[in-house]
Amino acid sequence: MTIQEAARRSGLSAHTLRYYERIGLIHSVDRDGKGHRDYTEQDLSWLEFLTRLRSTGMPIADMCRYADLRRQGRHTAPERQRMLETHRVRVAARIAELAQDLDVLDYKINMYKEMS
Amino acid sequence: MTIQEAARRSGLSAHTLRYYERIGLIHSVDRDGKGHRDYTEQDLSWLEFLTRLRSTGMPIADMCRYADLRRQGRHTAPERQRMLETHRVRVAARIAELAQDLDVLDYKINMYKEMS
DNA sequence: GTTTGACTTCGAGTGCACTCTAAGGGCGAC
DNA sequence: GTCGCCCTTAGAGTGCACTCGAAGTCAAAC
Repeated sequence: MTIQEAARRSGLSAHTLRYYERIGLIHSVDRDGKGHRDYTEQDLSWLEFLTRLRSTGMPIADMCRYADLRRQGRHTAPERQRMLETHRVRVAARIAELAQDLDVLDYKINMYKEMS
Repeated sequence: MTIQEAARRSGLSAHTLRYYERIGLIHSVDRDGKGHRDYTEQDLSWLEFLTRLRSTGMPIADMCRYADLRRQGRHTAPERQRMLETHRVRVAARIAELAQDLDVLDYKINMYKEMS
């Protein structure tokens, strides 16, 4: 599929897709006869996963590391697993923090409600 | 209390405290005889709340708006309440998104576990 | 009395993650 | 054939939220 289609489906801009490829987050997207990028469904799934990692606040550098390990093949699976597990802890902590913040927000909102 | 003490207790750096004051997030901290900042407990509570707003991803510009309304007095309470309610919706949505991301992460980690 | 160290202001610099521009190529529609 | 549009690359620019540096003041420590 074209870069526009991939952009539409991934929710990223075409600029960002090229940027991700340039920094090695996506490895060598196929080109068609005109030299234009031609994304596969696999590329899309990978992008979707990358988007989740980003959404959870993983730095681009770490994502590059993960992508790189993935390209190196099966024997890097344990390290990839460790990366995800470490990240999982961070995400869970972040959710807990936000839940606390939400409580404070509710408390404040309630104060405003009682004022009026 | 001194800026160092306020930094220690708020978890922000002295640089950041000066920056927050400069952009109007904290209004006119008292100065002692030497012209040095002298933070009060109220300043600290306000900073703590600001920190929560930041932690939940409120942009600095919105925080400035909120701080500005607060300075204008009691009659801005309804608008401040609306701001917090709008923000509350965003934070709740963010938590839901992260929870989903966490599920995907767990799914992936499980795949690695089954592989080995 | 001079060195140390914390403070002041103002403005410049940093890091991250994009985001856009410039310059050029290819192709279908009119 | 030329207009419009989408694509390519490489590199520069942007926005946010800090973060730091320079230059100067002041008071206590040695």
